[in-house]
Amino acid sequence: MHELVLSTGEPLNLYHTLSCGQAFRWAYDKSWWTGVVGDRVIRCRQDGCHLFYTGTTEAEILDYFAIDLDLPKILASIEKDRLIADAILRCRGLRILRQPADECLFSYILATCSNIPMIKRRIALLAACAGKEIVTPDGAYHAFPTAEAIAAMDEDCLRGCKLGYRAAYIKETAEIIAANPGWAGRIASLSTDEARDVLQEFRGIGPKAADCILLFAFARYDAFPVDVWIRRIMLRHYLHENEVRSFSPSEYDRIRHFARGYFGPYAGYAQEYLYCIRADEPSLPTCRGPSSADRRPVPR
DNA sequence: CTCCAGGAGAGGG
DNA sequence: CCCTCTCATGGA
Repeated sequence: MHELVLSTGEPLNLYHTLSCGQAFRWAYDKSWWTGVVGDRVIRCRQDGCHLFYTGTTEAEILDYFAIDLDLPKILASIEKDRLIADAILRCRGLRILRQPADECLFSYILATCSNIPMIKRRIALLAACAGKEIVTPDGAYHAFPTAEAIAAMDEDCLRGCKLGYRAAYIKETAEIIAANPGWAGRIASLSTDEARDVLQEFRGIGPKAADCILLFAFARYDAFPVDVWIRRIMLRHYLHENEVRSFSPSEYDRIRHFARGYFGPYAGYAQEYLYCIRADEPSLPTCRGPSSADRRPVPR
């Protein structure tokens, strides 16, 4: 059992950090979080500024949770209005992780058009099927499969993981990654915009997944992923527009560029805090239903 | 049954 | 640029 004492300048909230939907391999049970990162099973528990953990080193904890970043300064820089201020108040200590690049890439190929419990289940099945077994005193776990292991999976095994149409995408990407182990280094050397374009050359990676990967694995905090929840929040609270039916690529870019200009270079942090309070938004936006009194007419 | 969920690809106007 | 269809899955 190791212990890390956080200073007041290094706020961390394990709950918000590990349950906000950026990483999919953590589970909470009886005040302990257990997760698989790389080929390690990490357990951790927080008691105020005391962080207890097993299964890894202090250096890796500091890196994974990005404890070196000045979170109060980042949060101050994005606190531009009452809505984001409220999100910061309620989710303070949420930190954007530095995830292993391969895991993050594959995870967000599998994340399209799903909810978080389904994504976690999908990845757990994939790991059980093709990931290296990790035996701990508390039970056996499976590492996230390597690109080689995914590329080698047969059709039956892939189908058993319930990946749906995503199976072909992840397999094709795994073959490319396995043949190009330096892919992450190349991405890291590019500008955010260039890296974004290169990531979208993988089949199954579009604008949203590319932004998630840049934010959660490459520390590009200016990346601003726009999913259906963030779109709803941004249109309602910032752009004052009705939600029309289709979500076009140009609308994605409009939201993304507004957010980058409004929140600044840590817009990705603002995104994650807004995502964290997404359940507060009415599920039906203003434009649905003929009885919505305050909607503006939408030209068709 | 319909609708939705951390979308993306393909095709057509 | 725009739109629509389709992909596969499970929960509500």
